[in-house]
Amino acid sequence: MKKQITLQDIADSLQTTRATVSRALSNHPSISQEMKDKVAAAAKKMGYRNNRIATSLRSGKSYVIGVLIPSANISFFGSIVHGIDKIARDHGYSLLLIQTEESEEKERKGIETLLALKVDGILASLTKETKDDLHFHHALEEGTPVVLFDRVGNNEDIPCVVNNDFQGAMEATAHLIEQGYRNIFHIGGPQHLPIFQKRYQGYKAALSEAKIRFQEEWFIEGNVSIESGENAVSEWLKNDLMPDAIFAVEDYTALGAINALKAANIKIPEQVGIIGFANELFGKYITPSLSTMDQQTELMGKQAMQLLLDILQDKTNATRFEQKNIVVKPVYRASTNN
Amino acid sequence: MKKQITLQDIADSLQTTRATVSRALSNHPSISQEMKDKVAAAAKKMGYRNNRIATSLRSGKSYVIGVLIPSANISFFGSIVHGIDKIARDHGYSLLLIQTEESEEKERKGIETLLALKVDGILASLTKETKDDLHFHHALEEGTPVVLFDRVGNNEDIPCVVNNDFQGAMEATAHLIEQGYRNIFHIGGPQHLPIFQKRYQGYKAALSEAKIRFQEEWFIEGNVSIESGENAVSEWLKNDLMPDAIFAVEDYTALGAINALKAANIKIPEQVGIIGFANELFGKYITPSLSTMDQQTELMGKQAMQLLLDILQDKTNATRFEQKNIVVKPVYRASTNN
DNA sequence: CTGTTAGCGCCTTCAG
DNA sequence: CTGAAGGCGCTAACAG
Repeated sequence: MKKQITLQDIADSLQTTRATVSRALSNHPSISQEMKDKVAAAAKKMGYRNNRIATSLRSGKSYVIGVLIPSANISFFGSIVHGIDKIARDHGYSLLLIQTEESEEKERKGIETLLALKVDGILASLTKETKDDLHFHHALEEGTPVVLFDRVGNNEDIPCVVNNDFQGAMEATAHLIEQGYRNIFHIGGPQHLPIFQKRYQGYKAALSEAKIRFQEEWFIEGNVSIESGENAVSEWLKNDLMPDAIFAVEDYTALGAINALKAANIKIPEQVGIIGFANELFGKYITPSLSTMDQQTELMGKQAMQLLLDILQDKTNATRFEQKNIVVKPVYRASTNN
Repeated sequence: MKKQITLQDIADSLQTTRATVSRALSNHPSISQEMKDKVAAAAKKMGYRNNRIATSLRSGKSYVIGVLIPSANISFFGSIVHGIDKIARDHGYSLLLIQTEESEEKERKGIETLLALKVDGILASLTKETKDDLHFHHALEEGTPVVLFDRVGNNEDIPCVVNNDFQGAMEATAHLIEQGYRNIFHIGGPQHLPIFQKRYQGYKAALSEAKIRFQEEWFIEGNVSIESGENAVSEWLKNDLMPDAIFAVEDYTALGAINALKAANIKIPEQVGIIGFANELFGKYITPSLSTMDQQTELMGKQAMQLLLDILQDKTNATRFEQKNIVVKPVYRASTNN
């Protein structure tokens, strides 16, 4: 195990001082080219490597961004992280990843960890259960900018990047109507989260535009999971409610619904059409293949990181609010091919 | 933006010194309970938060682990990260994520970044093109332990966690034999990668054990993709070679094979049985559902992190070598139900 | 153009 | 049981 080479070591070898070496390495204008060359050569020869911990402590900048997601196991979030990283890396930032596992408590602790680690900024998607976003304001108060994406809560003051959920839900529902379906049910997500609320509203707007009268029993508030889809369908069947199409709030819910319909020997898309939301990878390969709304996850990650960068650079206005909307793109497949 | 509260601030408010406050907060035995209580109260009241950057600089431990993966976008790796995090979090470690995007150059730079950030350890899966693992030895020389997982290269000296591919492939093939299939073909992966080589060998071993004579035309080297599976099957059909079962090197290849078989109106599993490898999510939902070998990705992540922890704790022997094998578990579904 | 000096916030000997 | 003092490695005034 080699001893770490410091600025002092280079300075000693060149009979100069740490300050000069530091400036030379960061290409400071007031250092002679000759000295810069000498320093660069010595640094390389001695195997010098900047200790970013020390730099951070001194400069107050860590060049690390904290990323909070429910789970790395969900391809939607994996894809977003992928997008975030592409932009972050280009600007010299590294990512610290924290999984909240849909627990508000872990989310809170995650923020604490990130603040203790002095990250330069935070990108986050709320958990399903997050009602209270005080901990994010906590970060803002300490001067750590936050950008939310996808699940953004009800904040009017935290910058965020979201899909155009209302629009997307409306399109999805309209597509079902175009395909000739009329009794279109909706399995929603937790209504305290705006994204799920907006999808519900978009769904109702599409019905109303087509003069289809929405009925209360057509809606069940699920919790964004396979089981949620299964339960909703069995609930309806038990009560002799027969949809001829289902708009599921996202793909896993749609998958659950498909399972339940198949188990009840109901033909998709002939008897019941079904469309999801997210464009998860599996949708393309299941039988029947799943119609869905593509959320352009990688783009969302890129935009979120870009927005954070803008805020980090815009020193005069670190607390500004901005919302970016990403258009959701339809992907129609077999499950709605009536 | 609040000023950061430091140990000094707490010390001032209690008319004591930083040293005492520091010790009180870390529950040092030689501090009176009374003082500890006072310090704790003041810290809480003032909103003190440990600055981990400073602690790291001073102590030489960062409690951050660097994770290098090809892409967060691939569910296999997302799942591994998920497993890593579960163990890491329980031990107070955070994860720094770096994507290599299958580029050896990015892998090399990633290691540099992690070393500059003074991570306590590195977990990595090699890129497809990595031939030269000098950069990992670089890390080891500086005293930063490394544990590889899944794609581990040919190292004899870096600790690693891998699936038991030979064993898994053998079981998969044996299962086909038990189901009564005899002409069992194999669509493989790039043979320069050890994991795919081992699966090929396991397949042949199972045949030989059952006294089935392997024939050269039964094997096609694919490239781990849906197209690869489609192409292999059409190739065989074109040459009037009819397998009665196929062992595909992984699930996407199996999926391609299924597509091609369906297109040729061949019944699965009646005419041709098929088994994959990986247990990707979609396998459960396609028709027929896909038999496969479960790689237990989350477990792999957990084991890798656990191994790293062991090494970090075992100070006397930081450069030891160890290899953990994870058993691949069969998941038999409709595609092989003869 | 380069050197001196003074910390960033924390921990840890060494002395009381 | 607590205080004093030094330093982790780096950067950024302020002086030459």
